[in-house]
Amino acid sequence: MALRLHNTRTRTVEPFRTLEPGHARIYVCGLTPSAEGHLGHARSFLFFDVLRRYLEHPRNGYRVTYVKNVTDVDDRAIATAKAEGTTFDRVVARFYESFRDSMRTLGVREPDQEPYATQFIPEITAMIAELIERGYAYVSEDGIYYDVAKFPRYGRLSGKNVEELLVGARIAENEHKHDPLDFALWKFAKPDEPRWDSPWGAGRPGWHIECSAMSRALLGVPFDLHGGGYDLIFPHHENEIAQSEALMPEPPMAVMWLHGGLLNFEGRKMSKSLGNFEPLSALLQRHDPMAIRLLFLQTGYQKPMNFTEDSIGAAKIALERLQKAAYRLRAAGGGELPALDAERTELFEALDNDMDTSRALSVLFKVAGATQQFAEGGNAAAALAFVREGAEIFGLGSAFADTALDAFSDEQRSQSALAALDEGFVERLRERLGDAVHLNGVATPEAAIQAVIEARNAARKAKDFALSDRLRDALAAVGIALKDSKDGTTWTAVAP
RNA sequence: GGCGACGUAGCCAAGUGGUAAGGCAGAGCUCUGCAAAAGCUCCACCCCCAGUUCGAUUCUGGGCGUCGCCUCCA
Repeated sequence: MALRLHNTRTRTVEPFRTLEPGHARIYVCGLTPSAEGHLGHARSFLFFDVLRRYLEHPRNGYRVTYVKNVTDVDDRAIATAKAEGTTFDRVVARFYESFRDSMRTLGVREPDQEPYATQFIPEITAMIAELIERGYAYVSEDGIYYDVAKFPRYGRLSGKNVEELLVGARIAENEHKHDPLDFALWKFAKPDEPRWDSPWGAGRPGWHIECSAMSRALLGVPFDLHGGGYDLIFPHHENEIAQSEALMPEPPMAVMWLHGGLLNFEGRKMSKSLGNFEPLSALLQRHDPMAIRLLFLQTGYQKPMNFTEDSIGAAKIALERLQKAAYRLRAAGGGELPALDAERTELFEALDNDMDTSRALSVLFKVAGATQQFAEGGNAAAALAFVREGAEIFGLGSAFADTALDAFSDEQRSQSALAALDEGFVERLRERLGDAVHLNGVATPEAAIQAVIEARNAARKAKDFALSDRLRDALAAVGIALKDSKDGTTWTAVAP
């Protein structure tokens, strides 16, 4: 069995095949960076990143050409620029730079091609010319429109029918359109708007045509897979199909259409007016990006999912458990075989089944839960290799690199957390201790902690457990946790 | 009004016509003077009703409920 995916176009789960053997050509609708990126964008791109990694994994062995566009001019960017007294491209550059940073932080690999709409004006105008020539588009007073009535299959992707759309009556009236469903291919520039030349007058491209033109230019049509968020099915992808397939002797433009479920935030659709909108860049300062990845992968990619502070907290703990298990496996070492064939099969079969990342992830947790058996059986190294292989597909590789695992050794944890202890540490500890222990002449936090530990061990020896516990509590209050073992007492600094 | 998704343990969530993965939380145990940390173990009959079936959480129909899209949107 090989990879099967849910195809929006046919509404069924089908085997993934490529038109060109061994080469997967993928186009994913990217961002319109005229405002802050948010976690919903991240969910979508994170999923396609994992899909791409799995396609490239030896299990599937595809060479992937991954194109993700940037809509670098739109009405909102122009409006924002006007309000800020700057230009649209500066607005776009600012938001997009920030978004790219976030993607890097999340470990999302860069696309092979990242076309900007404004860099494909010739391709766009050429395509519009073809549409006009074949009677699918008309020039109007304020722009060029696609004549939806000329494309009988309009609405098939989204399962809408044209009559009902008209009854909905929520479509903006526009006297320059023949029909309310018609959409702009080209908008003529008003006096102070950005403009590019075209045979029909200076202006800018509509949103939908850029994807049709750029996918055709960079991948050629038909190609294998077109992706995007659920909210793009209508009208954006419907319109892309109308544009691209009107010019194709043999549709479809893309064999498979994949749509990622949307993300809610604390139970509601994210929006500024509901007060539950947080820019992605800000959110990434509060949460471990790898925990976010793990959290997303625990829900089916197609389903709407709800992001809450609780859920990300749980994911962070779960990630650390996996990391600790990997750390222990590494420490145990030894053994290369067997290579966990059963687990590998389970992992791959889960992914093959329409990218069931949740179930695939559960295999990693099961291996993590059996570290002791692996260690005793002498094949901890094989188990670690398996965990790392899985993590790489999920894009979690960096969390399981040696340097990341080092952080789980007690010494490292202490050292890094100790660095976070501020100047007043010894003073605060002194305050907590009161008369129990006097830290005379003690300068460094390490020495102070050591002195308290020695005092406590003396108390324990004398069976003065009241004092012993009091000293431990004092350390705990300033963020130092103790661990007693046969070999003595060690300490770790923990977040207060 | 139209289209669509979803409703599984306290929370998140996967999944199958034959009695339900995984994560968080919780409980017990091991260890410990007591703890902490770590490990081990335990924890659901799947919204309601009717039907199909030897058998349904999984299929069909109806109901109730939640959410999304139909306007820019990943």
